[in-house]
Amino acid sequence: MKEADAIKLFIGQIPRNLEEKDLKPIFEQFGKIYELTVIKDKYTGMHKGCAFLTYCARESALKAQTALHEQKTLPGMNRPIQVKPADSEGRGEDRKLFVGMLGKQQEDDDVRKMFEPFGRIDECTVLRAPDGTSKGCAFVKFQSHAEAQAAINSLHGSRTLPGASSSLVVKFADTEKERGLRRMQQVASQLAVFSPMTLNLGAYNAYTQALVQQQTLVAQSAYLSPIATVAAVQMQQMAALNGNGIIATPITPITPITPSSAQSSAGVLDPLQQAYAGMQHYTAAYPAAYGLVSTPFPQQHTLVPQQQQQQQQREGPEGCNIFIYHLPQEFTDSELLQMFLPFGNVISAKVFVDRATNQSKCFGFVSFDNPTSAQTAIQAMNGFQIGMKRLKVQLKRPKDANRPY
DNA sequence: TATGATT
Repeated sequence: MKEADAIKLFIGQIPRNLEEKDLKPIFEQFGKIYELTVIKDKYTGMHKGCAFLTYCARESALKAQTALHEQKTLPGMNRPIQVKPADSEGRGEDRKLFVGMLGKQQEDDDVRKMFEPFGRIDECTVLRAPDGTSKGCAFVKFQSHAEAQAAINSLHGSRTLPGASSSLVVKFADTEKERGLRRMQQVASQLAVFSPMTLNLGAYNAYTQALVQQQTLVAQSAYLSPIATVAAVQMQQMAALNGNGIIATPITPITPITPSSAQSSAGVLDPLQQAYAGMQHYTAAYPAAYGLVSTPFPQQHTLVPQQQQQQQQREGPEGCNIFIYHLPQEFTDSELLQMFLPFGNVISAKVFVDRATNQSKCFGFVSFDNPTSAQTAIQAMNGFQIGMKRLKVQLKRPKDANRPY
């Protein structure tokens, strides 16, 4: 049998002619092997030159890693052998806990005392605001996954601390990927400019239909963690995407992420993992927006007062004006403005309206006071999916664009 | 429905 905190190792750079029986002697010297499997192609059964290895003892895995990883090269290979925890082992974050619903007056030491009975603690930190006040939560890192799990089993929901609004939350800390999803959710919220008015206009077009579908999906996933819900919504959008466009979550802010609802069953894993592919898509496309969202934009990014009344001077300098097409029919100037506020100082936001019918022509312009904001907005919003369509966002064509001087 | 609306 293997230990509860055993580590699954990934073994790379092994010759394709070596099978389990050949590899066993190499690794057995560090301890009893629980499982050793050469990785083969799902369809062809072809040896892929790597394997998974789990020792019965955690210690054996650590020894093997130290002794072998990049330390020797097997015959016929031109790179040294790889021996490291498999990706599934979660980069060591499997022993770190997030603790929520602490009292504001609890110090690191108080938290440490609470968790000490469950194992050796490597790290224990109460999260604090810049002014030093406790955020009512903490990270606690044990030396092993098993210890962390034991603490969850005994402490999660076990009591309500003085000054906390609900019972103690003890869960594994977010992985890197979950953090990414959380950040995206924040960005999506910033960009979720769809006021309730939009839905109440009564127009049942593709856009409102898509909104309803998404909200139904959110409702259906209520039993999952909020993260998984976001992931599910993103998956839905992912399905509609092919090409290099960017998509995001154009819905009213989803269920707030509360620590108490975030610890959930195994059901959460699957949609999350499925969403990872999409995340990479996102993280590649949104860095600029991440940066901006964390800046104190509500103060800075507002209309300059003189221009609020008199909207005559609509265009910004060259390179500061963007053209947006495929806006939802019911989008007004103010919604267009809100959508682009996160990217900089908006000088004007104008939806084009058919003069005869007063209907939006589904395109418009946004002007910033500097070209960088315009570029950032283009990067982040071009391809932003709304309903069945994706926004087209690009620099406004100069007036003389097709005039060959 | 496609680039700041009759210069």
